[in-house]
Amino acid sequence: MKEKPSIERRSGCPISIALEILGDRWSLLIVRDMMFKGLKSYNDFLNAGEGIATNILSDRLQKLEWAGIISKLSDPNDARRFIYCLTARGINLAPMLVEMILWSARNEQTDAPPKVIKAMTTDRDGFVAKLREKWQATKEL
Amino acid sequence: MKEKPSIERRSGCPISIALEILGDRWSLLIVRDMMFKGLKSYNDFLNAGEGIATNILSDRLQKLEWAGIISKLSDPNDARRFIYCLTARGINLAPMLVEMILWSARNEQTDAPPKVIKAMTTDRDGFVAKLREKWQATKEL
DNA sequence: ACGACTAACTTGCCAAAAGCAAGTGTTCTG
DNA sequence: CAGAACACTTGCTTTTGGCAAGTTAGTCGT
Repeated sequence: MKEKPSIERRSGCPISIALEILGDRWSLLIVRDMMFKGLKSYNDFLNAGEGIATNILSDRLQKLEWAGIISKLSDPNDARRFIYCLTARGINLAPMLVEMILWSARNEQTDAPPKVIKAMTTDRDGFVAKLREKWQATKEL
Repeated sequence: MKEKPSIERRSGCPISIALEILGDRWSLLIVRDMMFKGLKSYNDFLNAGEGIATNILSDRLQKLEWAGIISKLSDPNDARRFIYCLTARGINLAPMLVEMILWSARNEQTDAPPKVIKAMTTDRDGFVAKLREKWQATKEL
């Protein structure tokens, strides 16, 4: 899988389109790892806890790159490594992820710290703004 | 597939949990059809445009029911039919779906009406409140 | 400069899920 | 009562996912 295949969409519905890009059990976990945990490299994602398989990780990173959600550049300090970063499109997913977290925290038993949930609930926009600032900061290294 | 299997979670992360319930290409489309289009029956969903296969639809409806996102009751006017409704948990997905729509509309080419996008952007909470009201209204029939 | 090691992948093989067409049982309609 | 509608199942093929092992390029220690 070297060339980006042009994808045919089943409909123009925005939800359908988002699901075609992100609708699987792994893609958004990678985005989460980058957005909330600041992870940046292949092995970081591999060891992030949920146990993604190495071929699936490879596949999802490539698809996320094709979708313009992440970018890949080689580490200037170690030519073996690549650094994966969220693009503007990627960080734009923050409000959606925050709503996803809030839904889960309200409706399921999660291990999300109540403090964080409260911060998200009482000042959602501020929380998203902070994520954006953090992203801006680490982007400029 | 008659009995609800107890699911083992890969982690307690709220995003991971949400993805285990809703992370596929179809489940949220069904929720969308109910929330935005007011669809209620099996054939409605089958003919909703994206072309879900009948066995997949059956499977997803059952899983959404198990997850407490929708409820299923038989139509008093026609014993062949069932009426599928969003539960409180289901309608709580509204903010997430709205953010998903906004992300897609900003980042991809969709056929979402600009008017609706603008309404969602300028008064997101009001938009969600209206969806909730609509849900309350149709629930009491 | 050589061997061990690490990072990021591939490949191969088997299992699970998706997709399609056809069939089933119950209920309604004429 | 015949035929159609509705909500599914079943069977089969194709696609995707998951695990282990292998590969290639680059680095580190001595």
